Amino acid sequence: MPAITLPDASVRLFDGPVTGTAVAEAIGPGLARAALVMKLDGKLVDMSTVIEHDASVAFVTRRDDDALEMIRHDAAHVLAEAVQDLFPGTQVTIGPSIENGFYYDFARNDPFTPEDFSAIEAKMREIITRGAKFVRQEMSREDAIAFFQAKGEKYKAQLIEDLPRDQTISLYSQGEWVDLCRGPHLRSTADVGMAFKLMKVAGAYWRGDHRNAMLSRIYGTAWRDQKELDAYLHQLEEAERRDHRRIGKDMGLFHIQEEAVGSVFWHPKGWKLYRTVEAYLRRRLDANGYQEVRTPQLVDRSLWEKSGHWDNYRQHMFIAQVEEEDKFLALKPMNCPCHIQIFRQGMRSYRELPLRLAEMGCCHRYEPSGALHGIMRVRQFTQDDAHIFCTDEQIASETARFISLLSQVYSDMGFPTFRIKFSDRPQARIGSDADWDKAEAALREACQIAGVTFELNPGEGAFYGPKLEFVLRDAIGRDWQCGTLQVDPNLPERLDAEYVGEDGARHRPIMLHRAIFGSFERFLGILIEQYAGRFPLWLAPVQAVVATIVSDADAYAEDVAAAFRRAGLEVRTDLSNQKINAKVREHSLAHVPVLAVVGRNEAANRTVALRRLGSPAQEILPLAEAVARLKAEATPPDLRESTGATEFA
RNA sequence: GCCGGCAUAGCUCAGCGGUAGAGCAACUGAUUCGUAAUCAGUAGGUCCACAGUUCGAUUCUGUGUGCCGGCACCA
Repeated sequence: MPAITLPDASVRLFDGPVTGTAVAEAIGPGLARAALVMKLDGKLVDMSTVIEHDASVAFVTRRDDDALEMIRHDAAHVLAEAVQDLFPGTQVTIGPSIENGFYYDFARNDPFTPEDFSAIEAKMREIITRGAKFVRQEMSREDAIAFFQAKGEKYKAQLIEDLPRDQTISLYSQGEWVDLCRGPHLRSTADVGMAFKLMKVAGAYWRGDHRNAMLSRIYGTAWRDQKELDAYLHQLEEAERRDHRRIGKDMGLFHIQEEAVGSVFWHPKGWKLYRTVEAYLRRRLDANGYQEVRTPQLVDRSLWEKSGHWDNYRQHMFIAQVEEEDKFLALKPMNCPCHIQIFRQGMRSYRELPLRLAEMGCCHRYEPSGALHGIMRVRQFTQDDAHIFCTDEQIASETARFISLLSQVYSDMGFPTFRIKFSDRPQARIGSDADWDKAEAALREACQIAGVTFELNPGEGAFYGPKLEFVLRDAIGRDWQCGTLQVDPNLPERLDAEYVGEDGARHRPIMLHRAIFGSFERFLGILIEQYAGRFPLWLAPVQAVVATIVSDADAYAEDVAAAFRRAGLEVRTDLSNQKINAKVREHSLAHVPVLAVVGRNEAANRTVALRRLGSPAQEILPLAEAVARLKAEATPPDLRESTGATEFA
């Protein structure tokens, strides 16, 4: 006699066990039509699930987010059926829903190509139109393995074998086609709807392990209705326009060419942007108790052997040799060992701690060819690196202080929000559990002091210590780790860094590796996408263009430009023989934030007509006032603060 | 590195087994014009590289390189 509590707190009684479908029907035919799946005591289950006991039930309709995820999951099943129907002999593996869509990994000798999509999509529509009900069936482990073995589905059989012993094995059929699946599912394939599209093919390793076979993955997107699908596709097109590679080319910021794969040629405008960002960061670091250093680019292999990098990362290092000498030098892949060399010069006292050594360190790493991506992942990059040498007790306060600095910098750069991942102890690690406890607790405490929350990234820490990763998202929704903070008791040990404590004895410092941007290249790539090239005035590589309407105003335009320049603005003149409409268009497309238009009127009155990027409005100001206003507006955020509010003691 | 796709003018792209075209940009000339494209003309190419098939390859095949999308990797 189940009593069913509905979301509005009303209770309905049933004579005996009842399915979700029957409950929905009892409530009303409208709900029965709309209910795709139900939440039984908070857990999503099929509508056909039989409710035996008192429970709370909520029905999920197409409007709910849960439904969207199910639509995608079911779309993956439909895709798999379509593929197996069209390409006999293809084995299925896994096919989950993901952000914005779904994918399915297939095992097949000939990988799929985008040319296969139209046939597959047509078959999917057929399956959806047919609308076969999803039917759940549970099987014993042995039966399920035998079932899939008999079908030649080796991957599925292996999946079941690797499931925990006590796990219920469930299969879902949609008409003739059956898949191993935990469920739940919509009522039938018809509920998937037609708002889906296959997007791309990709190789993917079985179980994400590069030693395994490569499968052929098909990605799709699926939505509640056509309108949502269209909106998503439109959004993708928009995102493409924000791509830093596109904008970098259009705005003439940088390029990369075959002779220097993975290394950036910064053009004047791009380098101006770089320098603006670098100067800003340097001021922030100076104000936060960092001391900047500079260390060698080429360092003898012996140091890398001592640090342990030679053994672990040798194949990712660029090695240099000269004929006269029988030695190997490595282009530094990181700055840490060099900073320790500076720490080791002379005798250090606990009084000097925490010692914060910063370097805009140019590093080289031989990244796998497939990892390279525009300027986001390159082989030569400059880290905004720093190492804080401190005591155990200082880890938490130094970390909190760092998070505060990083938050300020991200906010100034136009990223009010970012994600933090906390990577704790991995399986393979060094150091005692007590040390790990201490380091992890310090990071947690620091997050609490800084008032930030994090997602746990279990087991993903470095082998020597836990870390925080600060993640920003690019235009296409890809996440990139930018900032980082790692607790490292290991390298100081290996490279023999020590200080004299209050007790007069020698101690090992803890080393905090930390970066805010991670690499300038990556951060600038994300920055370009964040603003889609339309930078705020203080960051814009060309801040203003003075454009003339008639050539009579040429001399005055030069005066205006000179005045802007004196105020520290990066300005160009456009005296070309073109209509003002064309000039407006040209400089708008070039994302110049301020257009100062001068014609006969302005020349006669010593005024300028300012036009801001993206707005048709114009403001006519006396030259001196325009200069003062733009100068104030172009002031970097850290120089606007009236006092050193963010400085620490 | 692995799977798939792509590589033609500065850019975006057509095209074809008989050695190439458009738009924009560039350059020249005319136009002096009030807020997102003034008009006309000119010039611009080892069709990524190498090998093979062919009477003939930018086009077909193979290899290499680079790029793009994923996967793996990211000290």
